[in-house]
Order: sequence, then C-alpha cells, then structure tokens
Amino acid sequence: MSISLEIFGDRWSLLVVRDMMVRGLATFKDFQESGEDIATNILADRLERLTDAGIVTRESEVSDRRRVNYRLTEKGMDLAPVLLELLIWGARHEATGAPCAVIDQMEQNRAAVLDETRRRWEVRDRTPILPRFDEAARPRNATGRARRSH
Amino acid sequence: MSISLEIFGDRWSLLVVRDMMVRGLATFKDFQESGEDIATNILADRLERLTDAGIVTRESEVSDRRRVNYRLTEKGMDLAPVLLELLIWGARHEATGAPCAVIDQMEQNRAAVLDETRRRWEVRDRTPILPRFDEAARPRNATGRARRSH
DNA sequence: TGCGGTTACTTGCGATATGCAAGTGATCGT
DNA sequence: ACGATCACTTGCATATCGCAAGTAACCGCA
Repeated sequence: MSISLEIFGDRWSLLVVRDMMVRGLATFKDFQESGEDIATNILADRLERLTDAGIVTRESEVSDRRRVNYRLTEKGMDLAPVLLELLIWGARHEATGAPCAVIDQMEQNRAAVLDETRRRWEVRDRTPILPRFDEAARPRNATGRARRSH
Repeated sequence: MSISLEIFGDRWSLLVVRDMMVRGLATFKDFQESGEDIATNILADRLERLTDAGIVTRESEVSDRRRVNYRLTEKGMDLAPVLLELLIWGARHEATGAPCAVIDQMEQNRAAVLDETRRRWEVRDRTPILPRFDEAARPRNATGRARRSH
C-alpha cells in the first residue's frame, strides 16, 4: 500500500481519477474547466503519471486530432471501491455539501453503485453519476462565489 | 472528497493511519523504527495535522511522561474501509509482497476484517493484524538489505 | 543529587515540488 | 488564409520535503 501512495500521494491524482469516474471528465479542457482549480502544468504531469502507472489511457480522437481523450483502464476502475469509501467517509466527517440522503443510499447499496459505475464505463456513458456537491456551487448559501480561503 | 484529500493528499498521512490501525504503532519512536523511513520533522508535522483534523488523539502516558501515545479516534477508525480497499487494490495491481491467499481471504470477508479491526481498537489490543509484507524484509529474495532505489 | 540514556520533538538548509502566468505548436472551422 | 481551440510547455517565485544535527523534558540508577 505504501506503493499505492507513491502514485496517489498528492492532492490531485485521486481527484483526477474520481472526476473521470463519477463526473465523466475526459479531456484536458474538461479538467481545466471542472472548477477544481488545478494548474495546467500539474494537470499535464498527473495525467502523464497516471498513464505511466497504467491507470488511465490516452487516446487521441480521430475526428478532431487536437482532442485527446483520457479514459480509465481496468486498473483505474478498480479504484472505484476506494473512492466510494473515501466519499462516504468525507460525507460523514467532513461537511462536503453532499445531501445525507444521497450518501446514506450509496452506503446501503455499495454494490449497486459500483455495478452502475462499471456499467457506464464499459458502455462509455459519460453522464455524471454525481454532480459537484462540494466546495462551490452549494444550493443553500447565498453567495456561492468568492470562497477562496481554506 | 476534495476536502479529504487536503488531509490525506501526501505520501505519509494515510500511511501513518494505516500503521496505527493494522500494525499497532502508537509512539513517535514506533514510527521512527517502523521501517517506513519517515523523517522526524515530517512525522511530527503529520501527527500534528492528524490530531488537528480529529483523526488521532495525543495522550501522554502517566507512568512515563516522556512517552506520548497516539491513538485513532472514531473518525480515524472510520477510515478502515478506505484502507482495506486500498490494500486490496494495491495487492491486486501493484506487486506488494502480500501473499495472494491472505488478500483473497480479506476480500471475501471484508466485514469480518473490519469488525476485528474495530474490536481490537476498542479493547486497545495493539498486536498487529498484518505484518509488513511490502518493500523490505521479503522472505524470498537473497539480499533483503540495501534496497534504496525506487 | 548528579548523570547517562531515552523520548519527542525543533531547527537549518539544500533539494524538490507546486502554482501562476504567459507562451507554443498542431489542428480545426470558415 | 486566419482566428479560435486544444493540449500542453516554460520560467520563475514560493512552498514543501527530507536529511542531519540539536534540544528539552524526563527516567532509572549510583
């Protein structure tokens, strides 16, 4: 597991994987615009490392050769249980803006959530499983913008 | 979950938690001697952050006041499922030295493993659940020592 | 009561990684 | 042919890491 942490031992790698898995992000631009505020050089570096580690693959689109699509590999998809547990933990302990009902339901149907996630991956269905609850764009606080301190 | 990664988004934090949970490490010295090769300043920093985050508590021993015991909180223990899944993932994909049989068995008895882990925590039983499979001290390679490159 | 050893840390400092802003080159639509 | 788009680089300031050495509180023992 120490080896795993040499891959994921930073703030961005797992986040990138999660965003691919549950939010359907696939291109460099997707990540830039995702609201995660990741610097472009870091993003490039993390995508490279993840491909080197065999967790994602790079496939450039035939219809538009500027475009590169990143896709999780089998190995990457096998991280789904880890991410699910981390999501549940975060929701329970860290005040992510995720509605309790949604989390409770995921917690009681772990297997179903994982199955559905995998099914979408197999079919290349990129519609997000989860929206962005956390950090910004919360429903019930007035400003919604300009929260930068942490 | 991005919030979780602000806590665990580094190479050591999760490792410290894991070592407390499954190897029964509790003191500063335990970690220094654990073979993880973590620098003392980093260790001090991570232990402080983890206590600040409410994941471990610091309790100085009454019989020997030099000694400080770190212990996982409830919140820290709730990371057990995450760590278990990460362990399983690593064993499957990253050639840790863990025997397949052990992993298979854990995978099929997730709930039992988690129950046992929690029981030991409640009873303050610190005998390790898992030894160190990974990295050093592998049984079947001749040298065993002097492996520093990565 | 003094003294060496133990425990849990700091401190200093060079090396590495991060984050921002700006730039580059290939490709596309018109 | 030209401006826009996409996927990155590059330069540079700042933050974090990691090693080695040092320190302060405390313990056991003479």
